[in-house]
Amino acid sequence: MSASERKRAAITEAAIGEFVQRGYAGASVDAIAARARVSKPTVYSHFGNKERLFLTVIGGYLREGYTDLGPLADRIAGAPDLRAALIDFLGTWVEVVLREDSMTLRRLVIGEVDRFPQLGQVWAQVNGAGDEALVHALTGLHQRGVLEVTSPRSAVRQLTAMTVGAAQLIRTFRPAYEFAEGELEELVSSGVDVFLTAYARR
Amino acid sequence: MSASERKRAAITEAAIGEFVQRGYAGASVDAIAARARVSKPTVYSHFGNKERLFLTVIGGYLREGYTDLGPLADRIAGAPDLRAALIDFLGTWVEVVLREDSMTLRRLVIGEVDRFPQLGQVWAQVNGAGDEALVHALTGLHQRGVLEVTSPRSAVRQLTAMTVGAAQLIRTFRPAYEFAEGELEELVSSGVDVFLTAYARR
DNA sequence: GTCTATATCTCGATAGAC
DNA sequence: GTCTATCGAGATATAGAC
Repeated sequence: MSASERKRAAITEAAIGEFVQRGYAGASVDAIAARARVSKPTVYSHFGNKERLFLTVIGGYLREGYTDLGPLADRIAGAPDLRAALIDFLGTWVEVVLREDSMTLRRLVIGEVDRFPQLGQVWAQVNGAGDEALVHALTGLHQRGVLEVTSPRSAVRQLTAMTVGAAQLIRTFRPAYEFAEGELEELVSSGVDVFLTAYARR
Repeated sequence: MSASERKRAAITEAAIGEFVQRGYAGASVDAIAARARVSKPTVYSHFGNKERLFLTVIGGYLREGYTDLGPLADRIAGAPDLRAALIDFLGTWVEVVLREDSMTLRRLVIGEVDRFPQLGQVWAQVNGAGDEALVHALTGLHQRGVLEVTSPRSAVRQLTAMTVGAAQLIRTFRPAYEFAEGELEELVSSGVDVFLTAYARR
């Protein structure tokens, strides 16, 4: 890796830290340069201006920070205990999504989405991948007659809304909220139960 | 209303506009003063500093912008057609919450919640009132044996997550997303159906 | 490519007159 | 209470040397 590439990486890392911590307008290129231990013109020669720096760096971070839940989802369709498999899958999803750095990044993107709509698109795209894995699993379960899911996409949206979405909502507005012992598990499992009852083969 | 009170009101309105449009760090006291047609020292004499201006003005706006869904919710328990009543109630809720000014305010609060946690508390409190109305209705339905809802609070969270939450999530990251003809109605009614199937008296 | 140094501007906040 | 005028700090961005 060349010296220039190293500096670019250092700027990227520093910029993510500053933007996430202070937001777009609150972060300063001065502080980013200092944190990356480069001069300000180096930042500008690499990224042009503050807006492009923001979009490039946060957009890339969004894509790279994505956790592939596909392999986990593939185990759902053939699991001996469907309920347990769903709880396991959604429990992992919730855990990933509730991590503090996931949440602060999420808040940053939401807060800047009116000024940087492209970021929202990236988020929707990255997030949609998780849904896709579940849609695939549910389609299989329907074909095998385990469940009756005529609209997998709608069903997935409902299942994730009750579990991942509900948990995320709490921490979105209350970053310091501490879930009680077993509260998250209860939230996820009760959501799965509602889902399974509603979409059971009749 | 005294001249001073009029100015305070003008500052409040101008500040809301600037903060919502540009965020906390992006908004300037200069611009707020200009928009309110007062001088900067007038702003400071009324609100002390920028942080207090932000908290006072946005906090107040949150509380005042709250739509009381209680009366609508009271009609649910005694409705002849429970499904229709729920769809009506949640449809109204979704409509209120998807309005562009609700959404931009929501994005502002989320984006600033790490720096102003108190705002998140206010939001949670105001929003919780809507839930409370539904909890009350469901408790009544359970006692009368119409539904079997052992944990109304959990059930309400699931119902709202599938309907209000799901719709809101889409527009949170994609402000310009246009719902197709009937898409929202389908989203709400399918959520209500899942809920009713899962919590039907067995 | 990367630096030092700087141009230019706008920020939050205030002193002092009225 | 409200204004004009201004302070000092810190913002984005760049010129020019190496």
